[in-house]
Amino acid sequence: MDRTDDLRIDHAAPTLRALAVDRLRGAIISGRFASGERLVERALCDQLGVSRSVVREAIRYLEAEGLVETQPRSGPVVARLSWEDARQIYDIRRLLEAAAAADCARRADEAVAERLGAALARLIAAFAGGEPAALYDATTAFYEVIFSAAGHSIAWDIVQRLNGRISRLRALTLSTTNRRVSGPAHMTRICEAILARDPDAAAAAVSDHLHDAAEIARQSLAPQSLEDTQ
Amino acid sequence: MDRTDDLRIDHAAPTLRALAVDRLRGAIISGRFASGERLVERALCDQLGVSRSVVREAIRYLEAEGLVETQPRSGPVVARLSWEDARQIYDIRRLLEAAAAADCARRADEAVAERLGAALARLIAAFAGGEPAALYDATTAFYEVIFSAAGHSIAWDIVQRLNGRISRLRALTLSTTNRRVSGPAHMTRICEAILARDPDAAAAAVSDHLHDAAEIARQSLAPQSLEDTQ
DNA sequence: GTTGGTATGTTGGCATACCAGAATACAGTC
DNA sequence: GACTGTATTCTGGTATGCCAACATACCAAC
Repeated sequence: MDRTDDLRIDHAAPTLRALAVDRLRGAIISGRFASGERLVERALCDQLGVSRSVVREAIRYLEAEGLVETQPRSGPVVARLSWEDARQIYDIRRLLEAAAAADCARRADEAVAERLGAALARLIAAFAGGEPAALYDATTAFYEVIFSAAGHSIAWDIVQRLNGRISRLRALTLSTTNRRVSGPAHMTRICEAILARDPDAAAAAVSDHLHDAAEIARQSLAPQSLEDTQ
Repeated sequence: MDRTDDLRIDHAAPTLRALAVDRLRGAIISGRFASGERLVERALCDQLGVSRSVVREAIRYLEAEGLVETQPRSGPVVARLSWEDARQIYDIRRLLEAAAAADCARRADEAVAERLGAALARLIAAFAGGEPAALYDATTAFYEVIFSAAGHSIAWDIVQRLNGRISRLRALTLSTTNRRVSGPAHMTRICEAILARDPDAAAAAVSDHLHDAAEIARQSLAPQSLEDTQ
């Protein structure tokens, strides 16, 4: 029994549906579809080159993810984001990420330290480079190391989903010069606390970081109310 | 403009899809479909009396909710729950519910106090009654008051979704005699802390409560490993 | 010119049809 | 009787078709 496991071929066979979900999610998160924009099914069929069944199922999935909302009569729309929602999301992230950092600090071993160091290096390089997409990815990768090392896989799923919903805000805050200065400092502080195996310090560092991020988001969102509630 | 708002008819028109999602979710949460059981689409069509399109879209939605997982070759099955997953879920609930209770305590006014008291009364009655479904609902209603008063609507969504995933465990723990004794005491303590406007005490009370619940769940799940990972 | 009515187009909700892969049953062969 | 190859069935993936509701445009009548 064990011997066969080695040569099992796991025939991944990505379905069109899965591909469509990824594409659509990417398009929404990257801002290619504006907030509140209607997602006309037949148009998406043309753009994706698949049938309506596939598009509709993908939309249902993204709807449950909170990236798409279906209005009673007029069909699916890219979800809008109120500042109130964003505030709540930052609060939740703060709880989950602080807890993950603390557990990561508790459980960190040499391998984790190495991975975390590498992620931090990439992150700092991305901050210096100034490429938004790279910075976004590097930040994600950094946190993924933390959640993974902490063993918080479900919390990571939740955080990723929440991040999708505030992706436009994240892109905004990540590109803020204010953030470009404080970002690496924050991240370095988080990393150091974890490597020092200090759970409380790690949690505090993460919490402070997110507090700042939320504040930047608020300043850029609240004034002109970019995305109002309706 | 304002005058017309009064007589706007909001034509809810529940779609078959929405109904199907609710039905399926209920069937899974209530345990009518066993964990790991295959969800054969055509069979569901017969049972629900709708077409495959509707069933499939409903399944996609529940898949994103984490209640259903689609295996690469053989289609959708009711999601399995490992103790590791359950443990993480209890941890997350602890964070979110403690935070909600704390904010609820900060913001509690007379109206909240009244609603909370009513919910607690129902809950205690349900504990006494011993009807599992009623107890489940009353517990949900109690927490809904807390999250609603705290203004944590998104966290509430997340908690509800997580609760769906551990619904079988919740049913188990709620019906445990051990819980029947300590449950009302815990809930009363939570309620009192909130009414006393003591955020820290409220958070601690919720945290303790969930710690116990998780422990009961562990004891009932870990020994025989009811739902293994694969 | 405004108003009421009709025709047309757009679009989502739902149902059905077709196909291919996998599993199972079955039959033939040694 | 065990094994192998084939036929059948099951089932999910995908595409397409139909319909009703809503929106828009156009038209006629006053």
